Amino acid sequence: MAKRGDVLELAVLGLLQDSPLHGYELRKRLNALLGSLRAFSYGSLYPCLKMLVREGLIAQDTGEGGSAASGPAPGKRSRIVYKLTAEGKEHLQDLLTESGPAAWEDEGFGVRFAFFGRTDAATRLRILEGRRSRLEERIDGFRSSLSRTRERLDSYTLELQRHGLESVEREVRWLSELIDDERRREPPPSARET
Amino acid sequence: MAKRGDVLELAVLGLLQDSPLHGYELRKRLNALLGSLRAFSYGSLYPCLKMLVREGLIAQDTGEGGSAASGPAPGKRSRIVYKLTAEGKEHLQDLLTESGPAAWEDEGFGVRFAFFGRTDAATRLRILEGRRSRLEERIDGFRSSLSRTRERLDSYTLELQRHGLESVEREVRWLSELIDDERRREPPPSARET
DNA sequence: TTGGCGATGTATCATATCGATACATCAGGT
DNA sequence: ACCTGATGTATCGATATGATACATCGCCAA
Repeated sequence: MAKRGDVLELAVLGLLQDSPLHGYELRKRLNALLGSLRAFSYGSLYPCLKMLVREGLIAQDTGEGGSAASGPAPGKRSRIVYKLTAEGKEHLQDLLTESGPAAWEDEGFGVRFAFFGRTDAATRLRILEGRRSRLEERIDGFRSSLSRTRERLDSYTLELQRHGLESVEREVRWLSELIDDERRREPPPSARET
Repeated sequence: MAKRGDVLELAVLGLLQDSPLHGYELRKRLNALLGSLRAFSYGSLYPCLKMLVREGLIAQDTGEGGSAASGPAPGKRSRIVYKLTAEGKEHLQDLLTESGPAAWEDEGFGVRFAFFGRTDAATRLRILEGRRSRLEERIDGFRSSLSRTRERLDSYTLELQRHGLESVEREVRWLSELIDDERRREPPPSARET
């Protein structure tokens, strides 16, 4: 479950929601957006586009629509521009609303966070909290593994463990700040459905 | 270049230097040691072991040698214990002394750092500095990409970029501290070869 | 105007890698 | 006696990657 391709699919659909794009431009934006997480290769992107077309989530944009910006200077160079279909928009909404474990994993969380601007407040909060508890589990695993093996580790190994642990703890603190922000923005529904 | 398998190879050789081990135990220690970076699967480990045997870097340990601890309680369960050969030890030393770009990448650096205890001081310093400048390049790329696209990013995308950037900057600071430690431990050769 | 070169653009393939699983023995609890 | 979970070796199909092929374009210099 939660294959890497799913992440790519979500990212492509998300980017196409803004404006129709062709493969090359798509890859550039993909790596600008998620560069801190991971890069995608053409070997993944093009098959993914093909599959999305086959499933009817995106379609070739025969640019008759008219005005808006699609590419940079529209030279006559051969390019295949894709746009979201109605089904694609629907599916994207489903994916963005998904707040279960798939949205807590490293990459799955990253993409969804990048598109938080299109996600409703309740989902944002669920995802942030899920991600945080996911990382807290990881911290627990770390700590117990560390206490089990601490004495037979040399100082460099120990430092590596310590640094890894600290990174995750720092990420948890970051998430906590974001969660507080969200709560401030939309105060809790106090007692909505009792 | 710098495939993932190379990292696994180095890690296996490094672990076997301490004591002969069998696959299952090897994987456990691997994921305890590098858990913060990445997990290795059996689908990678066993082929790797096979290849290392074929290349003569490790060999089956027919446990006649006698006394020392190899596994936990030596029940009669079937297991294949591997040990380093002389060639393997030699190759491991070469790998640990490598201080070029391969030792600056995320995973390559992680493994080598984990085995810093077996690495000489000059190599440690070269690797740490190489890694740092590698990350500084990454920061530059980040910044310029950010300044090029800042205005058309929503607040969440921006926050993601900011957070990614900060993580790398933090890592650079960590490296700088380590470098200072190394320098203090072995003061610079001031004017050794002039 | 020729030609070189780097960016743009689409596309595929061999290879590397992962996750899941099969199969088997063993320790310990009920 | 049975069941469950840890130990242990091993492989396979599905996926992902990096490299590369191929072609057009804009631009600058000789």
